[in-house]
Amino acid sequence: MRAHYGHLRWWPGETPFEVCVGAILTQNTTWTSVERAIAGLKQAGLLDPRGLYALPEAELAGWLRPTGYFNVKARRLRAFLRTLVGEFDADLERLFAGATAVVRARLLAIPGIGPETADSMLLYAGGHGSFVIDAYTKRIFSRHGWCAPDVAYAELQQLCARALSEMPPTATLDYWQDYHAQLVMVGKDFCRPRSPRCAECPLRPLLPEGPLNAPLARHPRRE
DNA sequence: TGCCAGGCCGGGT
DNA sequence: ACCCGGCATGGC
Repeated sequence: MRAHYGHLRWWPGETPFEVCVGAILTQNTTWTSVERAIAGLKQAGLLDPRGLYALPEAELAGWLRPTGYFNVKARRLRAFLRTLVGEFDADLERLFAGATAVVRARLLAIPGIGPETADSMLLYAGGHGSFVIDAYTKRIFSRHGWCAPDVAYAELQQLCARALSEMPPTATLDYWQDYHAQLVMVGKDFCRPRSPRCAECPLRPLLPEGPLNAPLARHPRRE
């Protein structure tokens, strides 16, 4: 994937806080829509924890309109901000301080933050090696027969994490961040649900046998 | 034109 | 423990 895309410096977002906001807003939504909403907030000088939390929910929802589900996302974003401001003095470094599993559990306890959103924040804003499993990751792996199409989040995450940690040079934060970024690119360009372009996919040489599936049960190559 | 996008939650079996 | 509908705008 790197041979195809180069080393990606990826998560769009200029600050860790932007990354966290983006992680919530991009739930089941295209990133271009999220960019518009974030640009508007930034333009208005509202893109900081206390400023954003000071907005009434209905007003916040107005800014989030382009991202879809704006009422839901306003509520979820405010739940995150309530924790960040109220428990961690609006300081992301405090929120992310500590063991990965502990921080992750704290994030998951916030209503509206599920496993993918939590892992995105941990990996791209918090400096934690917590692998993100998204729709692309699942589709790419299941189409290669490396996991079942309905694999559980935690199971695929463990598979990915094991593959990285077993090769020491790749077990770095930078590599983990890049790995997920590469999968998203491959997913967008070659592994769409309707019209996959498998013949041109950079992962093509890995078919039919992947490097990850050797010790594992083979799965039928189907979604 | 209809279908989909880097999910998550709550209520029902 | 699963299964499913709801949430909503923008883009191809």
